[in-house]
Amino acid sequence: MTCNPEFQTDRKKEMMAVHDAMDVLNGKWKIYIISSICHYNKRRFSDILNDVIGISNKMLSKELKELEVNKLIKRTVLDTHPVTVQYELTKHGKTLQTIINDLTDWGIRHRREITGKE
Amino acid sequence: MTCNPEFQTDRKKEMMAVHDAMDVLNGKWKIYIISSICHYNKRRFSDILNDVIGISNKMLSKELKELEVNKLIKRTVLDTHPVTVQYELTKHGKTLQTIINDLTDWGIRHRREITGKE
DNA sequence: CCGGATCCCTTGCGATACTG
DNA sequence: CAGTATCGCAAGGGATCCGG
Repeated sequence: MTCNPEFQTDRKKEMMAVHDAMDVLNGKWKIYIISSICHYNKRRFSDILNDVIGISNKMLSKELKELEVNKLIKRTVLDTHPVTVQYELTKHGKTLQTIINDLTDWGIRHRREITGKE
Repeated sequence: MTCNPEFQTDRKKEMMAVHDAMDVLNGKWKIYIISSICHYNKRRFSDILNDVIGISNKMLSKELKELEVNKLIKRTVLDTHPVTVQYELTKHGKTLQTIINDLTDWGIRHRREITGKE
């Protein structure tokens, strides 16, 4: 197997990239939050709170903020009384959809692999 | 937006599937371990220990075992002195490659998105 | 309605030392 | 060489309450 320096740095770059991606998705609820917003296109805080079963407002708030920092979602404060806040995927956020779909498909196949043979 | 029961259960199934997939990849080192084995095809314990910078033998042992339980890798004890152990991806484990590649590509684009514009 | 602040428990993970 | 056992810290995350 090759072992030259270039190969090493290439693999390091790959590792970094995967790490970047995983970092964004990291957190117990992030994918579910994205999935909720994505499905409804636009979604309010309290609605997501209902969609994602089991999440607390603290965690929802925290992970939404992280997603916003990573430019995956856009946060809009609506001028209502009382104030409501709307979230939607950015263009960049939408590029995650295929990833999530692939993960879903793989998860289904994986479950079959594990449960179907033992 | 639709709200019928079927749609609800469909989404729950999706959520479960994503959760299954994420569960398998969960752990600080798992992707790097897979990546190492995958690249070399077959790889020994101590070699992976060197490939994955920073990992301890305890964590390597633990995550390898989890990967084996999930049937992503196959563990083979070689009849040498002292004993060495070889790991390789199963057929099922290899189906993760495309996922990891996609994650890599997305990570690169994401980094550009974040650093390139602010 | 949307979140921030606090408290507390659980889990993940690192360091180190030890065994077949 | 390939793990296992023990300890201990630090981060993650739940429950609850508070404020704009």
